Amino acid sequence: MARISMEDVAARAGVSITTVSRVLNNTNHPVSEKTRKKVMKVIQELDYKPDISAQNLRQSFNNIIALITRDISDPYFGEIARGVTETANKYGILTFVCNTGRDPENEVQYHELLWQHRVRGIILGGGGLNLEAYKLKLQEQINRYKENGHKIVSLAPQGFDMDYVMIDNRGTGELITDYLIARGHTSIAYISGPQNAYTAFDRLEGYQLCLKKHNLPYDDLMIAYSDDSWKGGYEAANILLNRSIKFTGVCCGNDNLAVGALRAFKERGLAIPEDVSVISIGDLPNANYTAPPLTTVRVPLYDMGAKAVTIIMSDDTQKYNANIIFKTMISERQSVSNIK
Amino acid sequence: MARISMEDVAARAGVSITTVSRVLNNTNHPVSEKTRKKVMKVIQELDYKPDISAQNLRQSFNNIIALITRDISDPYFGEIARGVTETANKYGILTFVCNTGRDPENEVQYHELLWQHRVRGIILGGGGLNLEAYKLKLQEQINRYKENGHKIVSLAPQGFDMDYVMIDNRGTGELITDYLIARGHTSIAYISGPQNAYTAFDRLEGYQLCLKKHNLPYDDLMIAYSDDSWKGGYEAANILLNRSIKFTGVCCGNDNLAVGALRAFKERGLAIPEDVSVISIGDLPNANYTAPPLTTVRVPLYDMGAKAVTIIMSDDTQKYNANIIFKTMISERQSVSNIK
DNA sequence: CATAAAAAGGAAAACGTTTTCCATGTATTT
DNA sequence: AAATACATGGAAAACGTTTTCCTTTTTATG
Repeated sequence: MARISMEDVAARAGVSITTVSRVLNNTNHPVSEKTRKKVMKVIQELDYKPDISAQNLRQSFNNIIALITRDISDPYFGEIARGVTETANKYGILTFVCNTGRDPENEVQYHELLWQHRVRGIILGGGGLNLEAYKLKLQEQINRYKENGHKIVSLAPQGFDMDYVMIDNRGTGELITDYLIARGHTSIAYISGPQNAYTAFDRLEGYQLCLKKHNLPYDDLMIAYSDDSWKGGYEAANILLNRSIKFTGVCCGNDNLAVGALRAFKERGLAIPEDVSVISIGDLPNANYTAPPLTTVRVPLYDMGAKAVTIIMSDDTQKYNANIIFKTMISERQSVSNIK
Repeated sequence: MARISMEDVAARAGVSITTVSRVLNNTNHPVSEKTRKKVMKVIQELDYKPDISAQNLRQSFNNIIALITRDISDPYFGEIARGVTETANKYGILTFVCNTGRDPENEVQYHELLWQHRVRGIILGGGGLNLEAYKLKLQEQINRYKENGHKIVSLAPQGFDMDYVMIDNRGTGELITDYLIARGHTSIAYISGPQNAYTAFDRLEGYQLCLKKHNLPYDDLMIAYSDDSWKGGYEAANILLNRSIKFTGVCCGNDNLAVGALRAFKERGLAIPEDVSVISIGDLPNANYTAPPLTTVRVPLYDMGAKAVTIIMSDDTQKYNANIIFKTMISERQSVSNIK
């Protein structure tokens, strides 16, 4: 079965390729019902499928979406990727998944490649870092996209002017802190993602704000930074435990950190939630399968990814210029105790 | 900054586009050093990047790789995806990630789209189902790929003739069973993935073989089937617990199942590994963060994904016709007890 | 019935590359 | 000195579509 081109179809149907194209694309140029039927029949018989590269070349844009993630093996991005790819699939288009491995240089490179592919839209999965060294280059690349009609939407703060589909990170940081305070906790530690990550920063700020709101003392020693991995959470928890501080609750910037922390606490013989309460942000599918099941904030990652695709696929006429904030709410499980 | 084409470069450099192409692609048609320099300079100045759709059209193949997964949010496929995308990136090419959501119809559709894109190679991530209804169609699509020079390689058994990069699933099933037997377990249950999944079937077969080898009785009641999810493992474990059988150890077809089972056992007040030992296959990154940390077989998913890309990118002259088997070995942690 | 408008279809240009083929000039061989 | 080979470059075809423009036929309008 070799490749069939429009020319083959046209020849066999006894029409011009123009007509075949018209039938296929349902243009508003009229085609008689008889011809349409005839062409359709041949298309079926030959199992003709248009060559997408040729379409792209002629139309000078590419019906492909790209998702840029920091680490596709992280379930956080996995959820997003599922939302993006499945929604793209509904539109009949494919998704490039780009894995930067936390290296901004890689991200810059990926943008170069995506530009060459003329992808229709780019989704920034998150984990953007506030790095002066790359800001200028990235800003340039983003501008280039915008000037040339490519859409770009981010699922996390980026420090650039573009479309956003997010949650209220600061508010969610407040939410989890509030949750612990409402249950009688007054000494609350915080395990945060990288200091230069926008998302981590905002969530931590929410924690700080919330303490202030409740007139609780704030202490830098109560905060440990790490990357966003299980290992990072494990190490950060150990750092907290080795400091001369006391806490009955810990807020974690995301689920991975909490899972790591859980193990660290258990190793020290601390019971969860009796000795220390743990709460985090994410509600990834496996939060229900930790020991104990994790109380965490549901972040609608799948829906956010799906929404981003919708924005990209929307006609230019429907100006979105989106700044969409998804609601979050706490999934109560068993990692927080009420000590009031 | 609008799009720059080869024509712009040629005009500014005072040469033909042929020459620009020659410089860019380092063809063996000679170009004088002077001209080369001149062209290079203009390429730099204009920041010219070739349009990939045009290249693809002319070369009639597309420098894109596709990865087909059942569920990209499953860390199992996440690891594979990381190996694939990062390796592809080293070759300077992009990766389509296709998520079938366990629906073979979706897979058939994806193949149609990938065919239209003329992707250079397709990687079947695994989870192939032995379904008569789709076998014919899939076989057709695979043949079409092969006849037209597209490469296709699978990371799990598929029941079709193609390149494979795998582990020895049956042998690994034996390995984990053997591990429990060597530690004095004689009543060993098994939690398996779907009955019609090739991988799950082979691993289970290894378990059965191993029992036979050791002259241990085999009982259908000791086996519970599920999907490959946490929830599935949780439910399967409960099914086992509700049957009138006794076991001191459980082999799980993969890590997800084990994580779910862990929770089910704990809910019933069973201590791991004192009351029941759990072993599985996968060694996903979070196997180190379960309670207790999971004893499991390391499957080099990242490397398998990477290898698959290498095969796809290899010249046709180097005939691979691969059937590459990666070695597996047990990562000993704390979910298995020695009761001898 | 004459004429304008709409229906129906095709030829050819265009998208941006790579590649084939040809032309010219220079160096090497006999 | 003639003949051959090679270095260097360009024109044009090709890849497979979509789209612009044009022609012919049919239908609607007065």
